[in-house]
Amino acid sequence: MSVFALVDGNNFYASCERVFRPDLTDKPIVVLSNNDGCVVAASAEAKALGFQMFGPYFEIAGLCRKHGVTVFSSNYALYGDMSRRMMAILAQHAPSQEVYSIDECFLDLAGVSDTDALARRMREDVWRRIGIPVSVGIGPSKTLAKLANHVSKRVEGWDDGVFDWSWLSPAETDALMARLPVGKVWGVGRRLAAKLIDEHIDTALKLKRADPRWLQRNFSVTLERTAAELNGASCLSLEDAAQPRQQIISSRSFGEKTADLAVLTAAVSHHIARAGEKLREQGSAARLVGVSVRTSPFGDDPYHGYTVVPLVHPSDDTMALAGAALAGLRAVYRRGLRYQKAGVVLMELSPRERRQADLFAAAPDPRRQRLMRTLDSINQTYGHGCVKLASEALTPNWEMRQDVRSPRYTTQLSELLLIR
DNA sequence: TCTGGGGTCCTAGGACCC
DNA sequence: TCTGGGGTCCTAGGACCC
Repeated sequence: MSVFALVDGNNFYASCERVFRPDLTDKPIVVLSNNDGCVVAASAEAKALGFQMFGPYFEIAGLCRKHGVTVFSSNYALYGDMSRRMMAILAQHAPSQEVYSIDECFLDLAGVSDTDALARRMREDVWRRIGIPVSVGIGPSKTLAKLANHVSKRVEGWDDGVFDWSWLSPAETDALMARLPVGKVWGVGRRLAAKLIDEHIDTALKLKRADPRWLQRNFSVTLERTAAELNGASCLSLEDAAQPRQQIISSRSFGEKTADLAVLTAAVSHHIARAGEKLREQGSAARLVGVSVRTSPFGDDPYHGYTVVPLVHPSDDTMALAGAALAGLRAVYRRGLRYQKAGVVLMELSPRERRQADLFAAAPDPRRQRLMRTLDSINQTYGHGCVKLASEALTPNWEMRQDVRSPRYTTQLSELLLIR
């Protein structure tokens, strides 16, 4: 019998900011996405004011000022570090853990006799050691654990931070599921929810009771599996070893639009270096390198240039990847447009060691492999971007806007919080 | 001034081939 | 009126997630 817990940090980014700004306890906080584009996190007080997640910030900037909302740019150095600490604490409480995103993880609780007590111990431990409030949902499948987590935060009467489906009888379970909109189910997004509602499946309970074959035929095997998971069948297992990605993307909007090929070159070089690092981290090599540049889709000249450059041999060498990426950039670049975003994608990934031997190819140069290893280890030790490609240029004037970023309290010596 | 994130996987449909 | 297939590869766009 499987038992999963889904633990996540409440309003994680906002909570991280608050750890270092106790004066903001009980105050509305909003955290923006990269480039100060959208709202990606809001404290409970800000949510109560009605801020929509993922809405463009400029539309609500006035409202924030009016209500005295404290606004932060994303500070991923801080959130990433707090995340590592939170995950390490949670890992101590269970035999295996799958880190699912920066602020949430699944834990395997099979065989735990008192899951409720364990859940409350975990909350207490994280809160005491790093000051982040977390919520815990428990159920016999990952989908039910996710849904339980939602209940533990948002369903009146059950919203004290821990919820376990095993507390309820089958009849009570169905009664509660009948109150949960189908869109709250993990894997059912906006579009799928709309289509399901058209078919009169508007609650989690109705999805649970839908005919599996009908779901498979009219929607997908994925949705059929989701419904099975709602019925308590565990179809998705805990993946405690990270699965290798099938594609790797690095892309970013510019702080200011640019028409300059040199700026795009610097940005694409930066992205390919980052993507190459991620590629080597998972031990893969790529055969295809995609390059994408685009102007604002909301402006007068919406343009999305995209091309794929094949490599003769799969590679994990940043220099080889960069050659392909910059060739691709020259192919999609159009003079005179003001670009808003550039990025690269690595595709057709294969395990590095299984790379096909080619009689006519030169053997991979061991010195280049050593160079890549050295590059990665320097950047991991001394900070990303410590050593970079010449084409990344020394002044990266394409960097994102971060007008209101907080200090990197936990990862930058000069930005430590000093108590006087 | 003028503003709209980033990443991963899936799939429908087109091109091409026999 | 209906009627001419099926497999593979590729990719743009869709859908989901946080």
